[in-house]
This record gives sequence, C-alpha cells and structure tokens, in this order.
Amino acid sequence: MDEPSAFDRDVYAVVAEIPFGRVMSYSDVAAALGSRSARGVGRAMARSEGLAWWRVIRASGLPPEGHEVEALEHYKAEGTPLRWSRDGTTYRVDLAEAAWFPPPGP
DNA sequence: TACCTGACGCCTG
DNA sequence: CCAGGCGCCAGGT
Repeated sequence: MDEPSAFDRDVYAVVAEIPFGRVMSYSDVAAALGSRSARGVGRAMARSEGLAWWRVIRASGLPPEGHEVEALEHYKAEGTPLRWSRDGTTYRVDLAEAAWFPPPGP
C-alpha cells in the first residue's frame, strides 16, 4: 500500500471541504494549494477513495470522462445547478452558480 | 537525469 | 460547437 504524497493529501483536504451541492474545477483546487497543476489534481483524484470526486470537475463544467452518468446521479441528489443542452442530451455543471472556493485561513 | 503519461486548460482555426 | 496543438505540473520508470 503506497501512501499518498503530501500533494495528494493536500488535494484530498481541499476536496473534503467542498460543500454539499457545490463544485470546484481541477485548476481551482490546484490554485487553492498554490499550485497550477490541474493534472496533478486529476491524478490525485484518480487514486483517491471515499471522496466526493464528482464535486471536482473540468473548467468547462464537465465531469471526468467516463463518469458522466454516475456524476449526474450525485448532482441530482445534491441539487447541483446544471446547464442542459438545448436537445437535452448533454449537460454541464453551472459553474457560475455552483463554483466554490475555500475561504482564506487566519 | 531523461523521457513518458495523465479523472487538465487555454488558444486557434 | 468540434478538432487540433501547445503549455503546465506532479509522478513513475
């Protein structure tokens, strides 16, 4: 069992703080850590377990590839604001409404 | 140390 | 809106 790196644990700490029904983009999580590695955040999420991974999405408002269906179930359960395409076949999280950023510490 | 990969992001056409 | 291309950062081999 390999232990998560300090960077990974930092990512998990931020994700754990995202409120119910709110989301953060990979780049925003990285920014909250003082980093610009959105991809590093994605890697950390891929290795994570027991986290609200659906609250971390791409800057475009789309959930991770291959997880759209499962993520949608969580969004419906949390009442996360969504933006549906005109034909109702695709959706994206309304970042203008659901985006959240951790408050600065003391 | 160098190279490769990845649950990413932004700019162009 | 869709593709393609380049940039960025952390980890693994």
